[in-house]
Amino acid sequence: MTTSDTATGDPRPLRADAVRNRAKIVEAAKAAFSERGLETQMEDIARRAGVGVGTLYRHFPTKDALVRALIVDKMERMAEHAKAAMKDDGDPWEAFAGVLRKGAEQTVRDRALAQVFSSQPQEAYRTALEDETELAARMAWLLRRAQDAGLARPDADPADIPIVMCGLGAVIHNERNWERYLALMLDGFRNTTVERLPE
Amino acid sequence: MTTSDTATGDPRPLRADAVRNRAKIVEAAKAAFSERGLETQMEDIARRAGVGVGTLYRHFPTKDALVRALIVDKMERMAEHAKAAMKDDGDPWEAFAGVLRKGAEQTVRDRALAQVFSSQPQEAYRTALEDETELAARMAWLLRRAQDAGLARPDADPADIPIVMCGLGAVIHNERNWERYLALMLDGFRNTTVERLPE
DNA sequence: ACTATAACGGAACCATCATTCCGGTTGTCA
DNA sequence: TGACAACCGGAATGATGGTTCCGTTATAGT
Repeated sequence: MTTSDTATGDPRPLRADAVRNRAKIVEAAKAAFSERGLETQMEDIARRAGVGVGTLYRHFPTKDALVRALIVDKMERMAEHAKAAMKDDGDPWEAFAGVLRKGAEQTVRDRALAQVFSSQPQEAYRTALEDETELAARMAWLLRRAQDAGLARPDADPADIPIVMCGLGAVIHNERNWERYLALMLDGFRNTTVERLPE
Repeated sequence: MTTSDTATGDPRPLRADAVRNRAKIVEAAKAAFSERGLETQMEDIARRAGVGVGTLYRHFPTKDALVRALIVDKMERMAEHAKAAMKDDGDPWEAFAGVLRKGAEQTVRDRALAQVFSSQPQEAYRTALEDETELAARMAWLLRRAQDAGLARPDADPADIPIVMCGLGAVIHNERNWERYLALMLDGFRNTTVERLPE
């Protein structure tokens, strides 16, 4: 969450109380959205932050802008996990799978994130998000490394990853079974070129 | 879609025009919901059916009731596929996977169904739906048979199936990649007890 | 044909939210 | 310490969409 969410160059520095309030708002929004999801109302957030809606709106021109800011934040954290995994010299498969698991864990704790992953709005976010963070590129790299090591199925495609996350988002808010989902999905990603049966 | 959606015993038979209108409504609702999803407005449906909203509401007391009726319908169709698959003596794995694929195909063509599968409301529907149709029981049977034949992973659980469908619902309305999703997921379901690597 | 009644249509109603407005505060700078 | 812009709060506004109401119309039975 960098300073210029509003994307103003920064003609004048923010006034002290404004800074304070902005922090409270972001804090409250994070909590509210992750607990109650995207349907959280602006007024709830304002109340929770101890400010008026007006104030909320001065800091974020629109609900969508607020959501977006928070989501980008989360995505950046994931992107960092991915970066770390790239430096990890251990099992390439585990490096790849580990990032997905981390992402999943983060998603369970944040209903809004889950919703964004799984529903329409995503469309809107995707380009913006994946362009900003290098998440997609890094995941692709991790996947390829696992493939080169013969651990991931050769025909797996970086484009499959958003699919997995999308499904994950849906699964999460209905069941506690996301671990199950991930397990199945990851097995699907593994290298299974070893023939098993006459078919 | 049986006669008594409104669940009245049936004190008096429905009047001729009422029957006609009900049919038009169901028809319109099916089309509208599958094209535009759950956010379709009641008035759209009414217009499409060539009746007034009032009429719509006399037949279905609530939007939710209407949706539910249509969804149950779809579920019943799936349950029939499952039943057919049970009688099929071919490859047990294909029988199981085939039903999932059929379900997926049906879901791609119906946005509302996809939404129900993937979002919160499902909670509300699930019990009602799966109790009415025997879908769940049948899928469980198909899965077990595939397991007994050594074709599905031994630790797969009937409870995993709703998870798959849930993820599917989410994936579908964002990508054309549902086939990819299913492929990965199904591979996850396969028997992979053959060790591949020293681990 | 005629009436009692079931069914219609669609305007009006109401609840829910995001967003806007503006009179009142507060921080900052001289 | 005073003045002025930057900020604040929260009531009011507007849009959306499900649901209800009621005067009108079609159907079934005589």
